[in-house]
Amino acid sequence: MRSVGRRGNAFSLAILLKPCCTLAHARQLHANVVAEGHLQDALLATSLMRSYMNCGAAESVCKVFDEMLVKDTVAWNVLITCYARNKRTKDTLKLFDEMRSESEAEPDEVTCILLLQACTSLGALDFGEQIWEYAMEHGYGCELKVRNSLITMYTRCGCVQKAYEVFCGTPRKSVVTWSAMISGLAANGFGKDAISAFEEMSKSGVAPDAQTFTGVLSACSHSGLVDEGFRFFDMMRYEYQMMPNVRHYGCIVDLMGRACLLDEAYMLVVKEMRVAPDATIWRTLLGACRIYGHVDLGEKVISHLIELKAQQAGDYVLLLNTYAANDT
DNA sequence: GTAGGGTTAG
Repeated sequence: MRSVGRRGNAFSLAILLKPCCTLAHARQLHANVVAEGHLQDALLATSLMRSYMNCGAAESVCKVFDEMLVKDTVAWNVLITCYARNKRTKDTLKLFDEMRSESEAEPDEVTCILLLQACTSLGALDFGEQIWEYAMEHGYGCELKVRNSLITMYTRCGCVQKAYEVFCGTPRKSVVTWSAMISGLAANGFGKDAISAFEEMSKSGVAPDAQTFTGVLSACSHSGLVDEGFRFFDMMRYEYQMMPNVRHYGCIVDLMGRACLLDEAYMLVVKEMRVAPDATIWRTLLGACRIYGHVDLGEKVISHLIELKAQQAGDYVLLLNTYAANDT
């Protein structure tokens, strides 16, 4: 590892903080930053926070934050991101109040996005609406990414109508806006509306991507729209030349399972899929076997699940051996 | 070369 010279300025230190740096690298640079007296350089300190965050060193992220005398908005946002990634969702929300009461840094649109995401995973509707109110009051109400996050928050909280109102009030909808609405409709049982939205999107000239298809395929499986599901699956493969991923196959297997096409679903997974099936796909199929009392196939599926788990365990052993080899 | 929008199923 190259150490930073005595003359190294804050800028050159920031350059050295590559996003993929190791924990040891981050600690070395942290020491250099302190030694050179650059900890009060906000860009450098937040770069360091990000590096620690990417190494999973949440405590060090907090430490750098605490050491900063002037905590700017980005520093708060990195801290919030770090909390959210560590599933400390309730604490994430507390940071919003803390930020507003004891800091000179104001929450910006990124803060709003991060907090709306936290509300989505918590199902915290009231808090989410407070964030939205703040966003509107401070001129972030038209930001597309904020609106997209709000649509997702509303649909995850079951407020499809409110999500739809925000969606309709959004003038330049991106593929993300459309996909959020389509997935939201799908998850709340409005399969046909999700399909209509997909068609409306195509008419408006926005091209679907892989996640849009995940949304519309899940709409079909949720609402038992088997023929439509296959039509969209063909559309994605042949018209849009997209390679289905494990989630797309997950939807198709779910769709076939609901249509009692159990053996066909099994053949699709073992013969046709070009991607490795995950435990979710097998569990989906197992669920369908249970519903229809298809015991023989259920046993086969269970053996695949066991095999998958054994393989995962093997991967961990391999990983452990790698660490052991590096330590000596 | 600081943080940030939408993904299946159970």
